[in-house]
Amino acid sequence: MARTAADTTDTTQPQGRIRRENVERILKAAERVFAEAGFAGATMADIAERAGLPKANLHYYFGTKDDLYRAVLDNILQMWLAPIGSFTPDADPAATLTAYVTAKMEASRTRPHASKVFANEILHGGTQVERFLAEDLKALVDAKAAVIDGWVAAGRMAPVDARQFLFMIWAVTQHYADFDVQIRKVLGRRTLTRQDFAAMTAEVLRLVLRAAGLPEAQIPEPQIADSETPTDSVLSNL
Amino acid sequence: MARTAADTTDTTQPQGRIRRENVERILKAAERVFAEAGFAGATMADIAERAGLPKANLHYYFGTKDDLYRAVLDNILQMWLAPIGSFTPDADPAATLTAYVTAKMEASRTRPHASKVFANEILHGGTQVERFLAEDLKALVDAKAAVIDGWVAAGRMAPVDARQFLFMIWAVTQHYADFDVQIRKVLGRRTLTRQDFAAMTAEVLRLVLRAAGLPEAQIPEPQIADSETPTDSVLSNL
DNA sequence: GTCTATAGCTCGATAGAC
DNA sequence: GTCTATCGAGCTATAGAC
Repeated sequence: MARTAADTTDTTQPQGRIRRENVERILKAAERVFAEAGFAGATMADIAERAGLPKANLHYYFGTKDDLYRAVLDNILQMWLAPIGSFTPDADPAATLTAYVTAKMEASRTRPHASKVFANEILHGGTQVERFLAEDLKALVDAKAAVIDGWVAAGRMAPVDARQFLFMIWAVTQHYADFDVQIRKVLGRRTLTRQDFAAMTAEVLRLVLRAAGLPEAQIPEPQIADSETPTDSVLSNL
Repeated sequence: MARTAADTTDTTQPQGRIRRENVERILKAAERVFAEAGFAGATMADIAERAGLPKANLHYYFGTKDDLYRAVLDNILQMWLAPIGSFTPDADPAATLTAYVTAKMEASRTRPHASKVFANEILHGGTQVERFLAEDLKALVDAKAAVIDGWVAAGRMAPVDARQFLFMIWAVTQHYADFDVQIRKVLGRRTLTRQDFAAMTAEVLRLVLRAAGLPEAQIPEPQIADSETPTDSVLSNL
Protein backbone atom coordinates (compact mmCIF):
# COMPACT_ATOMS: atom_id res chain seq x y z
CA MET A 1 0.00 0.00 0.00
CA ALA A 2 2.85 2.35 0.79
CA ARG A 3 4.57 1.29 -2.40
CA THR A 4 1.58 1.72 -4.67
CA ALA A 5 1.66 5.47 -4.49
CA ALA A 6 5.42 5.50 -4.96
CA ASP A 7 5.27 3.28 -8.04
CA THR A 8 2.68 5.47 -9.66
CA THR A 9 4.94 8.46 -9.69
CA ASP A 10 8.31 6.75 -9.91
CA THR A 11 8.05 5.27 -13.39
CA THR A 12 11.79 5.30 -14.00
CA GLN A 13 12.34 2.21 -11.86
CA PRO A 14 12.24 -1.28 -13.38
CA GLN A 15 8.88 -1.86 -11.68
CA GLY A 16 7.61 1.25 -13.43
CA ARG A 17 8.16 -0.29 -16.81
CA ILE A 18 6.16 -3.41 -15.97
CA ARG A 19 3.39 -1.26 -14.53
CA ARG A 20 3.22 0.86 -17.64
CA GLU A 21 3.13 -2.17 -19.89
CA ASN A 22 0.39 -3.85 -17.86
CA VAL A 23 -1.68 -0.68 -17.74
CA GLU A 24 -1.31 -0.38 -21.50
CA ARG A 25 -2.37 -4.00 -22.08
CA ILE A 26 -5.39 -3.60 -19.83
CA LEU A 27 -6.50 -0.33 -21.43
CA LYS A 28 -6.21 -1.80 -24.91
CA ALA A 29 -8.14 -4.93 -23.97
CA ALA A 30 -10.76 -2.88 -22.12
CA GLU A 31 -11.32 -0.54 -25.08
CA ARG A 32 -12.03 -3.52 -27.27
CA VAL A 33 -14.31 -5.35 -24.84
CA PHE A 34 -16.24 -2.19 -23.92
CA ALA A 35 -16.67 -1.48 -27.64
CA GLU A 36 -17.98 -4.93 -28.38
CA ALA A 37 -20.24 -5.37 -25.36
CA GLY A 38 -20.90 -1.90 -23.92
CA PHE A 39 -20.19 -1.00 -20.32
CA ALA A 40 -22.84 -3.22 -18.75
CA GLY A 41 -22.21 -6.11 -21.11
CA ALA A 42 -18.47 -6.13 -20.58
CA THR A 43 -17.11 -8.25 -17.72
CA MET A 44 -13.85 -7.83 -15.87
CA ALA A 45 -13.19 -11.51 -16.60
CA ASP A 46 -13.49 -10.89 -20.38
CA ILE A 47 -11.12 -7.95 -20.20
CA ALA A 48 -8.65 -9.87 -18.04
CA GLU A 49 -8.65 -12.80 -20.44
CA ARG A 50 -8.07 -10.56 -23.46
CA ALA A 51 -5.28 -8.75 -21.60
CA GLY A 52 -3.73 -12.08 -20.60
CA LEU A 53 -3.76 -11.21 -16.91
CA PRO A 54 -5.63 -12.50 -13.85
CA LYS A 55 -8.80 -10.66 -13.01
CA ALA A 56 -7.45 -9.46 -9.67
CA ASN A 57 -4.69 -7.52 -11.40
CA LEU A 58 -7.22 -5.30 -13.14
CA HIS A 59 -8.55 -4.31 -9.75
CA TYR A 60 -5.03 -3.85 -8.47
CA TYR A 61 -4.25 -1.33 -11.23
CA PHE A 62 -7.61 0.36 -11.72
CA GLY A 63 -9.64 -0.22 -8.55
CA THR A 64 -13.16 -0.63 -9.89
CA LYS A 65 -14.78 -1.39 -13.25
CA ASP A 66 -16.04 2.20 -13.30
CA ASP A 67 -12.52 3.53 -12.83
CA LEU A 68 -11.22 1.40 -15.68
CA TYR A 69 -14.06 2.54 -17.94
CA ARG A 70 -13.33 6.18 -17.17
CA ALA A 71 -9.65 5.63 -17.93
CA VAL A 72 -10.57 4.13 -21.32
CA LEU A 73 -12.88 7.06 -22.07
CA ASP A 74 -10.28 9.66 -21.04
CA ASN A 75 -7.85 8.02 -23.43
CA ILE A 76 -10.38 8.33 -26.25
CA LEU A 77 -11.50 11.89 -25.55
CA GLN A 78 -7.92 13.08 -25.60
CA MET A 79 -7.44 12.03 -29.21
CA TRP A 80 -11.01 12.92 -30.21
CA LEU A 81 -10.38 16.64 -30.52
CA ALA A 82 -6.94 16.53 -32.11
CA PRO A 83 -7.61 16.43 -35.88
CA ILE A 84 -9.87 19.50 -35.97
CA GLY A 85 -7.00 21.82 -35.04
CA SER A 86 -6.26 22.89 -38.61
CA PHE A 87 -9.48 24.92 -38.94
CA THR A 88 -8.08 28.45 -39.06
CA PRO A 89 -9.50 31.62 -40.67
CA ASP A 90 -6.78 31.91 -43.31
CA ALA A 91 -6.70 28.24 -44.29
CA ASP A 92 -8.18 27.06 -47.57
CA PRO A 93 -11.68 25.63 -46.90
CA ALA A 94 -11.44 22.79 -49.41
CA ALA A 95 -7.97 21.73 -48.28
CA THR A 96 -8.92 21.97 -44.60
CA LEU A 97 -12.12 19.97 -45.00
CA THR A 98 -10.32 17.40 -47.12
CA ALA A 99 -7.66 16.91 -44.47
CA TYR A 100 -10.22 16.76 -41.67
CA VAL A 101 -12.56 14.27 -43.33
CA THR A 102 -9.59 12.14 -44.32
CA ALA A 103 -8.30 12.14 -40.74
CA LYS A 104 -11.74 11.24 -39.36
CA MET A 105 -12.13 8.38 -41.85
CA GLU A 106 -8.64 7.17 -41.00
CA ALA A 107 -9.60 7.18 -37.31
CA SER A 108 -12.69 5.11 -38.14
CA ARG A 109 -10.50 2.62 -39.95
CA THR A 110 -7.65 2.32 -37.47
CA ARG A 111 -9.43 2.83 -34.13
CA PRO A 112 -13.00 1.61 -34.62
CA HIS A 113 -13.20 0.44 -31.01
CA ALA A 114 -12.56 3.94 -29.68
CA SER A 115 -15.35 5.32 -31.82
CA LYS A 116 -17.73 2.60 -30.65
CA VAL A 117 -16.98 3.14 -26.98
CA PHE A 118 -17.68 6.84 -27.38
CA ALA A 119 -20.85 6.20 -29.40
CA ASN A 120 -22.07 3.76 -26.79
CA GLU A 121 -21.43 6.25 -24.03
CA ILE A 122 -23.38 9.03 -25.81
CA LEU A 123 -26.16 6.65 -26.83
CA HIS A 124 -26.80 5.78 -23.19
CA GLY A 125 -26.87 9.28 -21.81
CA GLY A 126 -23.22 10.30 -21.73
CA THR A 127 -23.18 10.74 -17.97
CA GLN A 128 -19.44 10.06 -17.84
CA VAL A 129 -18.63 12.71 -20.47
CA GLU A 130 -21.09 15.47 -19.57
CA ARG A 131 -18.38 17.96 -18.69
CA PHE A 132 -16.34 17.07 -21.76
CA LEU A 133 -19.34 17.71 -24.01
CA ALA A 134 -20.60 20.87 -22.32
CA GLU A 135 -17.18 22.45 -21.84
CA ASP A 136 -14.29 21.18 -23.98
CA LEU A 137 -16.26 20.05 -27.01
CA LYS A 138 -18.68 22.99 -26.92
CA ALA A 139 -15.79 25.47 -26.74
CA LEU A 140 -14.07 23.77 -29.66
CA VAL A 141 -17.22 23.70 -31.76
CA ASP A 142 -17.91 27.36 -30.98
CA ALA A 143 -14.41 28.29 -32.12
CA LYS A 144 -14.47 26.20 -35.29
CA ALA A 145 -18.00 27.30 -36.16
CA ALA A 146 -16.74 30.88 -36.04
CA VAL A 147 -14.03 29.96 -38.54
CA ILE A 148 -16.56 28.37 -40.87
CA ASP A 149 -18.89 31.35 -40.50
CA GLY A 150 -15.96 33.51 -41.56
CA TRP A 151 -15.38 31.42 -44.67
CA VAL A 152 -19.07 31.69 -45.53
CA ALA A 153 -19.14 35.45 -44.93
CA ALA A 154 -16.11 35.85 -47.20
CA GLY A 155 -17.89 33.90 -49.93
CA ARG A 156 -15.25 31.19 -49.79
CA MET A 157 -17.85 28.43 -49.39
CA ALA A 158 -21.62 28.03 -49.70
CA PRO A 159 -23.78 29.19 -46.79
CA VAL A 160 -24.14 26.45 -44.17
CA ASP A 161 -25.08 26.28 -40.53
CA ALA A 162 -21.57 25.72 -39.21
CA ARG A 163 -22.51 23.54 -36.23
CA GLN A 164 -24.79 21.29 -38.23
CA PHE A 165 -22.18 21.04 -40.93
CA LEU A 166 -19.74 19.71 -38.31
CA PHE A 167 -22.40 17.32 -36.99
CA MET A 168 -22.85 16.03 -40.52
CA ILE A 169 -19.15 15.35 -40.91
CA TRP A 170 -19.01 13.54 -37.58
CA ALA A 171 -22.14 11.54 -38.30
CA VAL A 172 -20.96 10.38 -41.71
CA THR A 173 -17.35 9.58 -40.87
CA GLN A 174 -18.03 7.87 -37.53
CA HIS A 175 -20.82 5.88 -39.18
CA TYR A 176 -18.16 3.82 -40.96
CA ALA A 177 -16.76 2.69 -37.59
CA ASP A 178 -19.93 2.46 -35.52
CA PHE A 179 -22.19 0.82 -38.13
CA ASP A 180 -19.53 -1.27 -39.86
CA VAL A 181 -21.60 -4.42 -39.40
CA GLN A 182 -24.53 -2.91 -41.28
CA ILE A 183 -22.30 -1.54 -44.04
CA ARG A 184 -20.57 -4.88 -44.52
CA LYS A 185 -23.82 -6.87 -44.57
CA VAL A 186 -25.54 -4.49 -46.98
CA LEU A 187 -22.55 -4.46 -49.31
CA GLY A 188 -22.19 -8.23 -48.98
CA ARG A 189 -18.60 -8.02 -47.76
CA ARG A 190 -16.85 -9.91 -45.00
CA THR A 191 -14.36 -7.15 -44.21
CA LEU A 192 -13.63 -3.60 -45.31
CA THR A 193 -10.09 -3.34 -46.64
CA ARG A 194 -7.75 -0.41 -46.69
CA GLN A 195 -8.68 0.04 -50.36
CA ASP A 196 -12.36 0.05 -49.50
CA PHE A 197 -11.74 2.81 -47.00
CA ALA A 198 -9.78 4.82 -49.55
CA ALA A 199 -12.68 4.59 -52.00
CA MET A 200 -15.27 5.34 -49.30
CA THR A 201 -13.23 8.32 -48.13
CA ALA A 202 -13.08 9.71 -51.65
CA GLU A 203 -16.86 9.45 -51.98
CA VAL A 204 -17.50 11.01 -48.55
CA LEU A 205 -15.19 13.86 -49.54
CA ARG A 206 -17.04 14.36 -52.78
CA LEU A 207 -20.38 14.58 -50.97
CA VAL A 208 -19.08 16.83 -48.18
CA LEU A 209 -17.33 19.23 -50.54
CA ARG A 210 -20.38 19.43 -52.75
CA ALA A 211 -22.52 20.12 -49.69
CA ALA A 212 -20.09 22.94 -48.88
CA GLY A 213 -20.39 24.30 -52.41
CA LEU A 214 -16.71 23.70 -53.10
CA PRO A 215 -15.42 22.61 -56.49
CA GLU A 216 -14.81 18.90 -56.87
CA ALA A 217 -11.66 19.61 -58.82
CA GLN A 218 -9.91 20.24 -55.54
CA ILE A 219 -10.47 16.68 -54.36
CA PRO A 220 -7.35 14.53 -54.58
CA GLU A 221 -8.23 11.27 -56.32
CA PRO A 222 -7.43 8.23 -54.16
CA GLN A 223 -5.55 6.31 -56.89
CA ILE A 224 -6.37 2.82 -55.76
CA ALA A 225 -4.00 0.26 -57.21
CA ASP A 226 -6.03 -2.10 -59.36
CA SER A 227 -3.59 -4.87 -58.61
CA GLU A 228 -4.77 -5.37 -55.03
CA THR A 229 -8.52 -5.10 -55.58
CA PRO A 230 -8.92 -6.77 -58.99
CA THR A 231 -11.93 -4.95 -60.39
CA ASP A 232 -14.41 -4.27 -57.68
CA SER A 233 -13.84 -1.54 -55.19
CA VAL A 234 -16.63 -1.12 -52.69
CA LEU A 235 -18.03 1.56 -54.97
CA SER A 236 -18.85 -0.81 -57.80
CA ASN A 237 -19.72 -3.69 -55.57
CA LEU A 238 -22.80 -5.16 -57.21
CA MET B 1 -50.85 -23.70 -20.71
CA ALA B 2 -53.65 -24.97 -22.89
CA ARG B 3 -55.21 -21.53 -22.86
CA THR B 4 -52.02 -19.59 -23.63
CA ALA B 5 -51.87 -20.81 -27.20
CA ALA B 6 -55.58 -20.19 -27.63
CA ASP B 7 -55.36 -16.62 -26.34
CA THR B 8 -52.54 -15.79 -28.69
CA THR B 9 -54.65 -16.50 -31.74
CA ASP B 10 -58.08 -15.71 -30.36
CA THR B 11 -57.72 -11.95 -29.82
CA THR B 12 -61.41 -11.26 -30.24
CA GLN B 13 -62.24 -12.50 -26.74
CA PRO B 14 -62.32 -10.12 -23.76
CA GLN B 15 -59.05 -11.67 -22.52
CA GLY B 16 -57.50 -10.83 -25.88
CA ARG B 17 -57.95 -7.12 -25.32
CA ILE B 18 -56.19 -7.16 -21.94
CA ARG B 19 -53.42 -9.26 -23.39
CA ARG B 20 -52.93 -6.91 -26.30
CA GLU B 21 -52.87 -3.88 -24.02
CA ASN B 22 -50.35 -5.46 -21.65
CA VAL B 23 -48.14 -6.61 -24.49
CA GLU B 24 -48.24 -3.08 -25.90
CA ARG B 25 -47.36 -1.51 -22.53
CA ILE B 26 -44.46 -3.92 -22.05
CA LEU B 27 -43.08 -3.39 -25.56
CA LYS B 28 -43.22 0.37 -25.19
CA ALA B 29 -41.52 0.29 -21.78
CA ALA B 30 -38.92 -2.20 -23.02
CA GLU B 31 -38.06 -0.09 -26.08
CA ARG B 32 -37.35 2.84 -23.83
CA VAL B 33 -35.33 0.95 -21.22
CA PHE B 34 -33.32 -0.96 -23.84
CA ALA B 35 -32.60 2.37 -25.57
CA GLU B 36 -31.42 4.03 -22.39
CA ALA B 37 -29.39 1.15 -20.95
CA GLY B 38 -28.64 -1.25 -23.79
CA PHE B 39 -29.56 -4.92 -23.67
CA ALA B 40 -27.14 -5.91 -20.92
CA GLY B 41 -27.75 -2.77 -18.87
CA ALA B 42 -31.52 -3.10 -18.94
CA THR B 43 -33.16 -5.16 -16.21
CA MET B 44 -36.52 -6.88 -16.30
CA ALA B 45 -37.33 -5.06 -13.05
CA ASP B 46 -36.73 -1.67 -14.70
CA ILE B 47 -38.96 -2.58 -17.63
CA ALA B 48 -41.66 -3.96 -15.33
CA GLU B 49 -41.64 -0.80 -13.23
CA ARG B 50 -41.92 1.46 -16.27
CA ALA B 51 -44.73 -0.70 -17.65
CA GLY B 52 -46.50 -0.63 -14.26
CA LEU B 53 -46.65 -4.40 -14.05
CA PRO B 54 -45.07 -7.02 -11.81
CA LYS B 55 -41.87 -8.51 -13.10
CA ALA B 56 -43.34 -12.00 -13.40
CA ASN B 57 -45.90 -10.79 -15.94
CA LEU B 58 -43.15 -9.91 -18.38
CA HIS B 59 -41.99 -13.49 -18.29
CA TYR B 60 -45.57 -14.68 -18.58
CA TYR B 61 -46.06 -12.74 -21.82
CA PHE B 62 -42.58 -12.93 -23.37
CA GLY B 63 -40.80 -15.87 -21.76
CA THR B 64 -37.22 -14.64 -21.51
CA LYS B 65 -35.44 -11.30 -21.63
CA ASP B 66 -33.99 -12.35 -24.99
CA ASP B 67 -37.45 -13.03 -26.37
CA LEU B 68 -38.67 -9.62 -25.23
CA TYR B 69 -35.64 -7.94 -26.79
CA ARG B 70 -36.24 -9.70 -30.10
CA ALA B 71 -39.88 -8.62 -30.02
CA VAL B 72 -38.82 -5.01 -29.51
CA LEU B 73 -36.33 -5.26 -32.37
CA ASP B 74 -38.87 -6.87 -34.72
CA ASN B 75 -41.22 -4.00 -34.00
CA ILE B 76 -38.50 -1.52 -34.95
CA LEU B 77 -37.26 -3.30 -38.07
CA GLN B 78 -40.77 -3.43 -39.44
CA MET B 79 -41.08 0.36 -39.53
CA TRP B 80 -37.42 0.90 -40.43
CA LEU B 81 -37.87 0.14 -44.11
CA ALA B 82 -41.22 1.83 -44.68
CA PRO B 83 -40.33 5.44 -45.62
CA ILE B 84 -37.92 4.53 -48.44
CA GLY B 85 -40.73 3.10 -50.56
CA SER B 86 -41.21 6.23 -52.65
CA PHE B 87 -37.89 5.81 -54.48
CA THR B 88 -39.12 4.95 -57.97
CA PRO B 89 -37.46 5.48 -61.37
CA ASP B 90 -39.99 8.04 -62.58
CA ALA B 91 -40.18 10.06 -59.36
CA ASP B 92 -38.57 13.48 -59.08
CA PRO B 93 -35.19 13.09 -57.32
CA ALA B 94 -35.42 16.34 -55.34
CA ALA B 95 -38.97 15.71 -54.21
CA THR B 96 -38.24 12.08 -53.33
CA LEU B 97 -35.12 12.92 -51.35
CA THR B 98 -36.90 15.77 -49.59
CA ALA B 99 -39.73 13.49 -48.53
CA TYR B 100 -37.35 10.75 -47.43
CA VAL B 101 -35.03 12.95 -45.38
CA THR B 102 -38.03 14.66 -43.82
CA ALA B 103 -39.53 11.30 -42.86
CA LYS B 104 -36.23 10.09 -41.40
CA MET B 105 -35.81 13.27 -39.35
CA GLU B 106 -39.39 12.98 -38.16
CA ALA B 107 -38.66 9.41 -37.06
CA SER B 108 -35.62 10.66 -35.12
CA ARG B 109 -37.82 13.22 -33.39
CA THR B 110 -40.82 11.06 -32.58
CA ARG B 111 -39.22 7.65 -31.99
CA PRO B 112 -35.69 8.31 -30.77
CA HIS B 113 -35.75 5.20 -28.59
CA ALA B 114 -36.32 2.94 -31.59
CA SER B 115 -33.33 4.46 -33.35
CA LYS B 116 -31.18 4.00 -30.27
CA VAL B 117 -32.13 0.37 -29.77
CA PHE B 118 -31.22 -0.34 -33.38
CA ALA B 119 -27.98 1.63 -33.15
CA ASN B 120 -27.03 -0.22 -29.98
CA GLU B 121 -27.73 -3.56 -31.61
CA ILE B 122 -25.55 -2.75 -34.64
CA LEU B 123 -22.84 -1.22 -32.49
CA HIS B 124 -22.45 -4.45 -30.56
CA GLY B 125 -22.31 -6.78 -33.52
CA GLY B 126 -25.90 -7.00 -34.71
CA THR B 127 -26.15 -10.73 -34.04
CA GLN B 128 -29.93 -10.47 -33.59
CA VAL B 129 -30.45 -8.70 -36.94
CA GLU B 130 -27.92 -10.48 -39.15
CA ARG B 131 -30.55 -11.91 -41.46
CA PHE B 132 -32.44 -8.63 -41.63
CA LEU B 133 -29.27 -6.82 -42.69
CA ALA B 134 -27.98 -9.40 -45.14
CA GLU B 135 -31.35 -10.17 -46.73
CA ASP B 136 -34.17 -7.63 -46.33
CA LEU B 137 -32.05 -4.50 -45.98
CA LYS B 138 -29.53 -5.55 -48.61
CA ALA B 139 -32.31 -6.30 -51.11
CA LEU B 140 -33.92 -2.95 -50.42
CA VAL B 141 -30.64 -1.06 -50.78
CA ASP B 142 -29.86 -2.90 -54.01
CA ALA B 143 -33.24 -1.91 -55.44
CA LYS B 144 -33.07 1.72 -54.33
CA ALA B 145 -29.44 2.07 -55.43
CA ALA B 146 -30.56 0.97 -58.90
CA VAL B 147 -33.15 3.75 -58.89
CA ILE B 148 -30.55 6.32 -57.89
CA ASP B 149 -28.12 4.98 -60.49
CA GLY B 150 -30.87 5.50 -63.04
CA TRP B 151 -31.36 9.09 -61.96
CA VAL B 152 -27.63 9.69 -62.26
CA ALA B 153 -27.42 8.02 -65.68
CA ALA B 154 -30.28 10.21 -66.90
CA GLY B 155 -28.43 13.30 -65.70
CA ARG B 156 -31.21 14.07 -63.22
CA MET B 157 -28.76 14.37 -60.31
CA ALA B 158 -25.01 14.62 -59.81
CA PRO B 159 -22.96 11.41 -59.95
CA VAL B 160 -22.90 9.69 -56.55
CA ASP B 161 -22.17 6.21 -55.28
CA ALA B 162 -25.78 5.28 -54.58
CA ARG B 163 -25.12 3.02 -51.58
CA GLN B 164 -22.83 5.48 -49.87
CA PHE B 165 -25.29 8.25 -50.57
CA LEU B 166 -27.93 6.26 -48.69
CA PHE B 167 -25.46 5.57 -45.86
CA MET B 168 -24.86 9.31 -45.61
CA ILE B 169 -28.57 10.05 -45.30
CA TRP B 170 -28.98 7.37 -42.62
CA ALA B 171 -25.92 8.52 -40.73
CA VAL B 172 -26.93 12.17 -40.68
CA THR B 173 -30.63 11.75 -39.89
CA GLN B 174 -30.21 9.03 -37.26
CA HIS B 175 -27.42 11.06 -35.65
CA TYR B 176 -30.06 13.48 -34.37
CA ALA B 177 -31.72 10.66 -32.39
CA ASP B 178 -28.69 8.60 -31.40
CA PHE B 179 -26.36 11.47 -30.44
CA ASP B 180 -29.00 13.84 -29.10
CA VAL B 181 -27.10 14.23 -25.82
CA GLN B 182 -23.99 15.46 -27.63
CA ILE B 183 -25.99 17.79 -29.86
CA ARG B 184 -27.82 19.30 -26.92
CA LYS B 185 -24.67 19.78 -24.83
CA VAL B 186 -22.70 21.31 -27.70
CA LEU B 187 -25.55 23.66 -28.58
CA GLY B 188 -26.08 24.46 -24.90
CA ARG B 189 -29.72 23.40 -24.94
CA ARG B 190 -31.72 21.40 -22.48
CA THR B 191 -34.14 19.97 -25.04
CA LEU B 192 -34.66 20.00 -28.79
CA THR B 193 -38.10 21.34 -29.65
CA ARG B 194 -40.29 20.64 -32.61
CA GLN B 195 -39.12 23.98 -34.04
CA ASP B 196 -35.50 22.99 -33.56
CA PHE B 197 -36.14 19.83 -35.53
CA ALA B 198 -37.85 21.78 -38.30
CA ALA B 199 -34.82 24.04 -38.62
CA MET B 200 -32.36 21.14 -38.40
CA THR B 201 -34.35 19.22 -41.03
CA ALA B 202 -34.22 22.20 -43.39
CA GLU B 203 -30.45 22.42 -43.00
CA VAL B 204 -29.94 18.68 -43.47
CA LEU B 205 -32.07 18.89 -46.62
CA ARG B 206 -29.99 21.76 -47.91
CA LEU B 207 -26.75 19.80 -47.40
CA VAL B 208 -28.11 16.55 -48.83
CA LEU B 209 -29.62 18.18 -51.92
CA ARG B 210 -26.44 20.12 -52.55
CA ALA B 211 -24.45 16.88 -52.20
CA ALA B 212 -26.80 15.40 -54.80
CA GLY B 213 -26.21 18.36 -57.10
CA LEU B 214 -29.87 19.35 -56.95
CA PRO B 215 -31.01 22.99 -56.97
CA GLU B 216 -31.80 24.44 -53.57
CA ALA B 217 -34.78 26.23 -55.08
CA GLN B 218 -36.69 22.99 -54.80
CA ILE B 219 -36.35 22.87 -51.03
CA PRO B 220 -39.55 23.84 -49.24
CA GLU B 221 -38.75 26.42 -46.57
CA PRO B 222 -39.82 25.26 -43.11
CA GLN B 223 -41.64 28.47 -42.17
CA ILE B 224 -41.10 28.38 -38.44
CA ALA B 225 -43.51 30.64 -36.60
CA ASP B 226 -41.46 33.31 -34.88
CA SER B 227 -44.08 33.53 -32.16
CA GLU B 228 -43.15 30.21 -30.60
CA THR B 229 -39.36 30.47 -30.73
CA PRO B 230 -38.82 34.19 -30.09
CA THR B 231 -35.63 34.84 -32.01
CA ASP B 232 -33.30 31.92 -31.68
CA SER B 233 -33.84 28.79 -33.63
CA VAL B 234 -31.15 26.20 -33.12
CA LEU B 235 -29.48 27.56 -36.23
CA SER B 236 -28.68 30.92 -34.70
CA ASN B 237 -28.05 29.55 -31.28
CA LEU B 238 -24.93 31.38 -30.12
C1' DG C 1 -54.32 -14.85 -15.51
C1' DT C 2 -51.73 -12.40 -11.63
C1' DC C 3 -48.25 -11.74 -8.31
C1' DT C 4 -45.05 -12.84 -4.22
C1' DA C 5 -41.23 -15.18 -2.73
C1' DT C 6 -37.15 -17.32 -3.78
C1' DA C 7 -33.99 -20.48 -6.21
C1' DG C 8 -29.87 -20.39 -8.99
C1' DC C 9 -26.39 -18.01 -11.23
C1' DT C 10 -23.14 -14.43 -12.81
C1' DC C 11 -20.14 -10.99 -11.83
C1' DG C 12 -17.54 -7.30 -9.24
C1' DA C 13 -14.62 -7.11 -5.62
C1' DT C 14 -11.35 -8.69 -2.04
C1' DA C 15 -8.90 -11.52 1.45
C1' DG C 16 -4.90 -13.70 2.07
C1' DA C 17 -1.19 -17.08 0.46
C1' DC C 18 2.89 -16.63 -2.25
C1' DG D 1 3.57 -7.06 -6.88
C1' DT D 2 0.83 -11.45 -8.30
C1' DC D 3 -2.79 -14.70 -8.23
C1' DT D 4 -6.29 -18.19 -6.34
C1' DA D 5 -10.27 -18.85 -3.87
C1' DT D 6 -14.42 -17.00 -2.39
C1' DC D 7 -17.83 -13.73 -0.66
C1' DG D 8 -21.96 -11.19 -1.51
C1' DA D 9 -24.82 -8.17 -4.43
C1' DG D 10 -27.96 -8.18 -8.05
C1' DC D 11 -29.92 -10.37 -11.80
C1' DT D 12 -33.06 -13.79 -14.60
C1' DA D 13 -36.35 -16.99 -14.19
C1' DT D 14 -39.83 -19.82 -11.92
C1' DA D 15 -42.58 -22.26 -8.39
C1' DG D 16 -46.69 -22.00 -6.31
C1' DA D 17 -50.36 -19.34 -3.70
C1' DC D 18 -54.22 -16.63 -5.06
